[in-house]
Amino acid sequence: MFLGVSTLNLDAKGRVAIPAKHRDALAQCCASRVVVTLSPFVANKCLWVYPENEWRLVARQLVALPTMDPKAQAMKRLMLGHASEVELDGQGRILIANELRDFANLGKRVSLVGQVNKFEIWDEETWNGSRDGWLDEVASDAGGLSEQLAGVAL
Amino acid sequence: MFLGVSTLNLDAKGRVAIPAKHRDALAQCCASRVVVTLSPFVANKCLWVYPENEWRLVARQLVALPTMDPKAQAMKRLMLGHASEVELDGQGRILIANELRDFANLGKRVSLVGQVNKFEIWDEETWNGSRDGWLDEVASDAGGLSEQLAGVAL
DNA sequence: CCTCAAGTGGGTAATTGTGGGGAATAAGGG
DNA sequence: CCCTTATTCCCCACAATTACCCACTTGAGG
Repeated sequence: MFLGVSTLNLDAKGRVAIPAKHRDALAQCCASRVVVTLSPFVANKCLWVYPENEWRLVARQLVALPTMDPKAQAMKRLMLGHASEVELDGQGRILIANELRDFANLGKRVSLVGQVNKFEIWDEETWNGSRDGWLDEVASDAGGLSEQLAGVAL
Repeated sequence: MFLGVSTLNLDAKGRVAIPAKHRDALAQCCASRVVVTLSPFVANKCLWVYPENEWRLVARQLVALPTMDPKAQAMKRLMLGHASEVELDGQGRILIANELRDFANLGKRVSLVGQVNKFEIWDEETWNGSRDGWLDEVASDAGGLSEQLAGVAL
């Protein structure tokens, strides 16, 4: 279960070091092989990093989507089309492809955020700047609550 | 599983080099023989590249479509009529026929995009320019969500 | 204060993408 | 039917990129 945020450096070659506390888990569940792709939501330009085993579940769902549905097609092109399979190097780092780096506007400082079954990678500023927006979002009445959300017990 | 974008050069002779990471898979599944044809959607002028074994499945479905359905007929003429069987050369490149190159408006720089069971070939600019449109498409309410899409868990 | 581990940066070597030259094949005209 | 011209295919070589490896620095814990 991947949790918590770490602020890391993206080096000149486009690599980020996965925090040591996650490396064992990754070695075990997916032989240190992960898939980096972009998050298909405009509002949050960040990258998603899946351990390979989790990625398979995601990919299976995407493949099953109908070819004739434009929205499904868009989703496939975004997520499958931009996916990059990478392996942690000897120092526990992963390489972020140029196209992905540009998309998520990653500068030198990035935030790696655990999301249980995957990680998110944000530009540090974007991540910090978004927090207030989410607080407002949760507080606002606009859009109402989905049934699932209304029933959540925290 | 073919994934990810690679930006490549279309040389003066109309050839594109398939990235080395995919060559093994192609050698194994289809003896490096692929079928290039056009994608039947106006909105996205790109080419589709199928490994030969996958192409057989596609062709079978197309052939089975009812002759009296005009839309089906159009689809067959587009996809079967423009299909071109090619083999990777010694350097792992495939030759794109002139008609296909023109149709997809391929300039010197092209994007080769993995879509699991096939590749798409786009003019680089077209590919990059379309991304924002897809993000909007995914975010928009228009058309609602298909049943499959609504149930996706990422 | 010392030691160890984690994060960071950079150098080197192998691989891969790219372009072009030459041979073989096919097509067209005399 | 043969010769000329154009096109296709195959192979070689260069150059840029990528991946691997080693070394340093920083910070935490004993």
